Amino acid sequence: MSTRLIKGRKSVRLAKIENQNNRQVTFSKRRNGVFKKANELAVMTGAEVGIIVFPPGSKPYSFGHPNVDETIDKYVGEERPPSPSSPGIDDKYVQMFRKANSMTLNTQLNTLQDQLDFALNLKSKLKEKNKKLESQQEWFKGPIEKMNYTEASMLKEGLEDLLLKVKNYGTERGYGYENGKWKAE
Amino acid sequence: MSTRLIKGRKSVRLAKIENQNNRQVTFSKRRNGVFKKANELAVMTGAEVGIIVFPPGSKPYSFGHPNVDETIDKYVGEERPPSPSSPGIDDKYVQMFRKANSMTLNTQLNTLQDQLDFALNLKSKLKEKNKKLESQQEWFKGPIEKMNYTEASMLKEGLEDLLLKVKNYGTERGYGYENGKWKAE
DNA sequence: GGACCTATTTATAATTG
DNA sequence: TCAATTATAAATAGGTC
Repeated sequence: MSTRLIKGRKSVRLAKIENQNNRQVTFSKRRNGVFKKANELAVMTGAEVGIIVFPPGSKPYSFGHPNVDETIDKYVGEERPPSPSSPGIDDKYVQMFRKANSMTLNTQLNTLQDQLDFALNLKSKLKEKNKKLESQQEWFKGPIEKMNYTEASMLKEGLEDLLLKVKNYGTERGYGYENGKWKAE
Repeated sequence: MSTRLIKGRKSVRLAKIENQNNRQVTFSKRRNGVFKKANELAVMTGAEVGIIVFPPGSKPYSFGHPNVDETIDKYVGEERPPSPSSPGIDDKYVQMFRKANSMTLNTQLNTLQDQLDFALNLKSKLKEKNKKLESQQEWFKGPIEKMNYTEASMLKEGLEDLLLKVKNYGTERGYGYENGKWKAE
């Protein structure tokens, strides 16, 4: 702490980071940065935001706002084809996928399929979690009470960070609550 | 210019912006900010990123990296069920949607459906555009040549901004090239 | 491997043209 | 309604522990 060395950030050129370790660190930092920005965008403007990030050769991370039902109805249009819609929807997507599969941009579509796949799985998991607990308040009250050292920094920014973590709760390799602390990966 | 008034930014509280105009302005700025950050994340770390943003009561904006086929294969796993996969895929998604439709978190799922719907449409449109032109180089060479005042600021950041715009090309209400200039909405 | 620390670079809220 | 400006708040690269 006596010998003050160069810290501070350097300007960054938009190019792939070669050093594997730096790349990994940057990925974590910036992924969180993007999610935080997205959260702010959603909260401040009332927009709905979904993000999926696939790190090379690994399970995806995701972010979504809202994860809480309430705010959705405003713009989703609560007037939906009441109940006969179910079969129609199936056909619609079957056809779209069929058409998609016949196209030349296969890799791109494979990717899309992976993303849809993941998104659907995410929602499934979320639903399971929600079903297990009586209410949403209950749902993340548990983890909050167990928080130790994180508590301080959590309150520092308000619920901002917490919400970010809660929203990543369903993610495969995302945030999780383990051994008394929140872990990012 | 004589009376210097307070410009600079103020600190921001994480809350919905009440003033409609400010909210709209902030939405545009921050949406671009999030997309730019996402683009940097993707380029610098080699990750694949997809974002969908639904402004209240309007068509979605999206961002995706890569939109160009090449870089995908690395992590999508080029080993896919060669061709008999088509029907299997259909069934898979049909079942997932069927199951999804029977759950209680209906609004949330409706939203998801909207997002998937949009994502699929996006890809379809992209494919159409690509088919019309011989190559991708050709594809965005046109718009580039027509650029007027934007040219300068575009080159200022390198191709960064351009790529951002190109990636939003398929978006419903996203960027578009009209009357000699790029418009954001 | 993660939390924390700083020097800087970036993003952006407010305001002007 | 937008692009440009500017003052500041935030994000973050590189380092430490």
